[in-house]
Amino acid sequence: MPTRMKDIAEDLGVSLMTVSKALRNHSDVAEETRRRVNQRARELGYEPNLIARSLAGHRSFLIGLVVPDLMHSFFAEVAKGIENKVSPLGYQIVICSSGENTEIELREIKLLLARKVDGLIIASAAPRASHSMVELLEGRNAHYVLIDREVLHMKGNYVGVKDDKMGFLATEHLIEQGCARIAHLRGPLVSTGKGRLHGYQRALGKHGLKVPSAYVIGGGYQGGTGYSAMQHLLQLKPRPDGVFCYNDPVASGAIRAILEAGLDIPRDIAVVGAGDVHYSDMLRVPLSTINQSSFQIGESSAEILLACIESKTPLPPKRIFFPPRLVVRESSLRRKAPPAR
Amino acid sequence: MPTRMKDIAEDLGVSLMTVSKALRNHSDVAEETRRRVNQRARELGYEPNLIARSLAGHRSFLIGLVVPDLMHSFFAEVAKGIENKVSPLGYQIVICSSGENTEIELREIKLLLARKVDGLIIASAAPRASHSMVELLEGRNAHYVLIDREVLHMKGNYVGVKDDKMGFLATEHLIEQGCARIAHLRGPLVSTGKGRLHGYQRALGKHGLKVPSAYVIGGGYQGGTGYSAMQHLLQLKPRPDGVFCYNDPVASGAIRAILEAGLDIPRDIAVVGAGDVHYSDMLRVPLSTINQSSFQIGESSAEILLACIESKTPLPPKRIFFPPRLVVRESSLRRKAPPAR
DNA sequence: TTGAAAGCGCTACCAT
DNA sequence: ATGGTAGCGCTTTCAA
Repeated sequence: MPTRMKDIAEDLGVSLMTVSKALRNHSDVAEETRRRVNQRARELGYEPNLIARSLAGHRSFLIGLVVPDLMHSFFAEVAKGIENKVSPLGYQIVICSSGENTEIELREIKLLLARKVDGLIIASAAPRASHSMVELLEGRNAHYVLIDREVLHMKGNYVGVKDDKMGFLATEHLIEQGCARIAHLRGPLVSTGKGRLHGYQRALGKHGLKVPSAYVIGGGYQGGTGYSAMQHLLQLKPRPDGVFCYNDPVASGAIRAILEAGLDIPRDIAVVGAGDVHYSDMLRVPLSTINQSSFQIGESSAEILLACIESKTPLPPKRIFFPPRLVVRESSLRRKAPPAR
Repeated sequence: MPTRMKDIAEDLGVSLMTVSKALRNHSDVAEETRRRVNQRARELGYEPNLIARSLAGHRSFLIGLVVPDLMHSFFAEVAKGIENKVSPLGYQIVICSSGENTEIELREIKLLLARKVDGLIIASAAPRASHSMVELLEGRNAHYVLIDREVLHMKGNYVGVKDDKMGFLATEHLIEQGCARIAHLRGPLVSTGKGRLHGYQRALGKHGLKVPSAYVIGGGYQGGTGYSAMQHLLQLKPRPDGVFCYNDPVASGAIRAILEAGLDIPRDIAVVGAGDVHYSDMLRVPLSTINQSSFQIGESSAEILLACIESKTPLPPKRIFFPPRLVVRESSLRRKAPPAR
């Protein structure tokens, strides 16, 4: 059995309380006593039982992170950003993936709450706040930050990017590169998917471009769906000469479909992704994309959450938007303008 | 304040114990009582406090996962495999990254242990078992499974692949493709790095090939180090005509360096990676690599860990090796043999 | 500066 | 079938 405070106390002939205070560098305890306690603790290999401490102290030093998919590099980068901020303060991260399933998501959040995590960071699969979602988070006034995907009717903290602007930047870039028939492989109907689609439409509108409604298809967020959706697009007449993809994995699926059809990127079809995941410049065709500061989203959401946790009084909700940045690479470079670097 | 068992008990005029048993579907409690308790619990929005349960029940339903780098897709895939197995049983995962730093690794493991996680899955940054590492894990007889990287002098559970064989397969494949001057961008000096290096040397030996010692360089595990190490290799005379890389990220860095030098892959230099991460067939040059069943490593390690946790008596350590599989793609295909699919 | 008392919310064990 | 007692290992509150 591991050493407990009680053991140290008895061993030293002092009270349990003195040990507790000494170990936590509490103010009122004699220097000499503290030294003795610490030394004996070390000798006995004492490690505090964090479960007991959590129960008594109402603090678990645990942050819950809920993402749709562990394997998507975007969320891995976010997770790294979070860890960077919270780990030095002694927090650890409980990670859960929902698989884009709102029921699982709810179940995981509920479990996290039952564990008394000190706060939650959530990239939600839900397009709008469900009754149960609000009840869960607001009802027990949990500290939480939504990231990446906004949830309609939830007005807590949020950190992400303006998805509308991402879509707009990407699409306008394609237009500037001389594309006239621009398709969109859209994502799921969450804020990110809807926002990027809207930005795409807005850019087309601004430049007076019309496209057939069949030019907007998809609904997935992984390479496989990008591949099959692009195959559909390739059947259309006239064929698109540019495509803006929901995210980089979808774009890489699209690239594969295009190349397999024997077409050239960007000459026949220019491609722009979204997310700027770490390997996107190493793809078959180096991918133009919109950077969305994934790492910073992680860091920033963690900072906000920590502030909420530390604060005695409830803090007003923050909404932070990082500016999306166009990153031009080969997949969209039709005009020989100097590439933005 | 959230509802407690006590509240339900008082409300219903039964004892706390009856509530506790009823809620956990304990055998001896009247059907009628169970129904009443459950209903009232639902009405009051009761959720068990898992911290209290953990403290009293000596089970946290938490698994600790320690990896060198969250962002490496290999570990993301492993994590997904683990989650798949443990999540249906009510476990959640506390994830930590060590950044390839043994001190941080030790600190995180210590913290995990203090949290009383039910078990640990560790891809260690340590080449050999340090005194403190063994003391930590064995001393408190924690349940743990080492994955991917073996640790010398630790004879607990292990799940991974034969790294020697990975290196051998990759290198022999390059030889069969007609490469005569095969270099190796090696990884860090942990079991995986050393094993793959050894397999590389063994293949060269078997086929009577000699290479300059300068042909083996590197030491990193990320794209950046692959890039710069490859640039060095390109200066050598004679230049290598094949290169086996520690992992896929390193390989993708190498590919970039080779292409930037104006050379052709695989004609001038053939490249083989290791790991078969999910995007490796979408790289600049589709990457030949060695599949190491990352997802299955996750699943298998989780199964072993769960068995240890559930078992009353200590189980004998298991050592599981998945067979490495050569995956041939463009980056190494010089001879027109039909690609292995 | 030190310590005793009273919990945190739950479960194991043993009695009824 | 039901409930009382005794913790789990720690912290907070207050008294000495």
